Amino acid sequence: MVSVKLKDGSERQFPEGTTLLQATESISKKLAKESLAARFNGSLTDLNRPLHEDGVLELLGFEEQSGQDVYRHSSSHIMAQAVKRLWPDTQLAIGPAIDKGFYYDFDSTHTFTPEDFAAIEAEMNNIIKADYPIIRKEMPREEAIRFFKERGEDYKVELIEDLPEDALISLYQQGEFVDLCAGPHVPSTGKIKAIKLMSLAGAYWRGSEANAMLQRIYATSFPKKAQLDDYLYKLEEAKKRDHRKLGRELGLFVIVDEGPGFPLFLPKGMIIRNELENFWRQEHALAGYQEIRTPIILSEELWHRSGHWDHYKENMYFTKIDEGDYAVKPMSCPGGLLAYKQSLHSYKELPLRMGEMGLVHRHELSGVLHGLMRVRAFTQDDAHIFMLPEQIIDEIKGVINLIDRFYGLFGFPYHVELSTKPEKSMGSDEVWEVATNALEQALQEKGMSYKINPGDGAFYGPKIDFHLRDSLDRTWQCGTIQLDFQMPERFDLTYIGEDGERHRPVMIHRVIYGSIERFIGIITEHFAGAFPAWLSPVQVRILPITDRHHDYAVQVLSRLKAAGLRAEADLRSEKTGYKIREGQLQKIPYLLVVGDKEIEAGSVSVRHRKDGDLGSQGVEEFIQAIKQEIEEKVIR
RNA sequence: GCCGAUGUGGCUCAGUGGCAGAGCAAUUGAUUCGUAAUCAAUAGGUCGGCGGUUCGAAUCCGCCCAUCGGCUCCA
Repeated sequence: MVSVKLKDGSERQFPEGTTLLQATESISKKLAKESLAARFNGSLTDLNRPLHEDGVLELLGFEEQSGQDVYRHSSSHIMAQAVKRLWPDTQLAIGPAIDKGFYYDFDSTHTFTPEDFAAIEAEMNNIIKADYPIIRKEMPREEAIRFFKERGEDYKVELIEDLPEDALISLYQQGEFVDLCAGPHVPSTGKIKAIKLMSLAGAYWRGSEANAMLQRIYATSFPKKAQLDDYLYKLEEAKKRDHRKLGRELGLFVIVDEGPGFPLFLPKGMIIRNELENFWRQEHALAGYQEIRTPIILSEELWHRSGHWDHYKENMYFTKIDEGDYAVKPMSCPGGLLAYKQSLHSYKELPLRMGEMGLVHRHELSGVLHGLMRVRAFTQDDAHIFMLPEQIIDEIKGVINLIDRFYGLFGFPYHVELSTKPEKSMGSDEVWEVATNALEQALQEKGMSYKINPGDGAFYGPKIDFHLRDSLDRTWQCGTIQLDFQMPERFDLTYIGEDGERHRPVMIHRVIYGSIERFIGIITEHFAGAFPAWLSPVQVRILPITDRHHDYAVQVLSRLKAAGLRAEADLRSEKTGYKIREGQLQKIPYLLVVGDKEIEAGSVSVRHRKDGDLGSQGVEEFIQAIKQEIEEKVIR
């Protein structure tokens, strides 16, 4: 007999060889039905595993992340089995669970199309209905290689060959289908209920451009049909918030065929942009920054000096002026360094914080362009801080505070990643270590938790990246703080120290919005186009009920404008319901309905886009309320 | 850049070899209306571009461009 201790503290005896599933069934049929896998003595395992030793058992359902991963991973095997049945010459690559589903990469002479989805799903449902037990098998490395060679699964052979010499290889079998897999898996194919194939994509074998392009099928699965439907509904909702769609509908910005990757901002989009920049300038002045502007085109020689030529050339645009070679800037730092060098600096001036709304151009691969999120020309809210080595930690902490203030204002939660020295970089390992440690120390002193991204730093220094999470739970990299010992060296920056000698300053590159364009894309989706009043292109629209109310509407309008509000009046002879509908669709924060009653009382009838009809208010009363909402940058 | 899909009026889309369509938007007229769509009329497209097949191409073929979903890369 073996003894199994459960999570609730109870302990039970089972005959040796009883599987975890059988054991669970004897405890509770319901629990057994809901369990997908288990953690036994701390390690993930199949429910089909027989008991040979005492231990602590934790059952994993779909609610647990690891249970969900197992569920999706088993789903991917079912999809692979279905594909193999339909197109037997298909070779299997890998098929992991991902965030909201799973995928499988195939190499097949058949080119998959969305029309194949129904057939694959039908075959998957056959496999599910057959309820094949999913059986784990183990074999030595050599035998496993032979096994997959015989079956013509070259990718699997390559995977095994990369495993250690003495590795014990595990395989999982369901019906006629066998796959190399570490597991664990659900006990049988019948556990999987609601499946849906989502999309097709090309994907390089092992993620490298040098390798073959495989065909990837993305899919998802849930234990209940209702959960799948809910997921699909949310996806539809997310599509409605797509900034590309909202940008066009609300007249904010557009990307035309004539300018791929070069967004065009319309008047209403410019209002949002200008408000963001105004706020930025105000906050940066408070935080002790000065502002500069450096040229978009600078001599090619400068880019040799900065290291961009060696490390960033493929992303740059070049041009010729008269006989000289010039480059369009992909970053603002070299210009910032030139600005620093225009005068002699004393240690007393440092830290010197110089901000720049820098328009940069980068040649991005055509396939990566995506609305405002990924463009070829964008404005970085850049700043370069020149400082003494002993000021590093405080300056980094200052930037972190500033970033926190900005993101908090929009209601964005965020997480932080620390990126270390990449392969293609300048400077010695020692300098990189000093810089990386400084960033780490600042984060620790701020008590911030962070993830480390090895090899992801800029070519001149390590960085802290701020990834913000939007209302749809997606994350976007925006802010970054980069510590740089290289550029000051390359540009021979100096300051005069207390000792009267020249010394080398240290430099921080940092952005908060990241790129104004991307940030506008993110907030458009985050607010679903319903921007807080301070950012709304139109803050108030007045809706007179009939033509005889026009005079009053125009009077109210001029009072709103005099109060500095962005207001307009809808003087078309349409029904009130129609005007309201249009105002709502334009996501205008406040609609003011005015008719006989309002003229009589000298009031406006206030309708908020989210809260609906708020009843009647005096004009002055309304003006004060909305001005306060704007001033405090309330999200409503 | 690579894989796949898509491209028809301002927007959303129908039209699979035989006279380019609908709804919304726009314009004009009527309507004077109280919290999410009043009615009618009018106008608007060399069907992404170039070439080919055909008596005839939005439709079939080729190349190019752009977009979408991914991969790789990134603010």
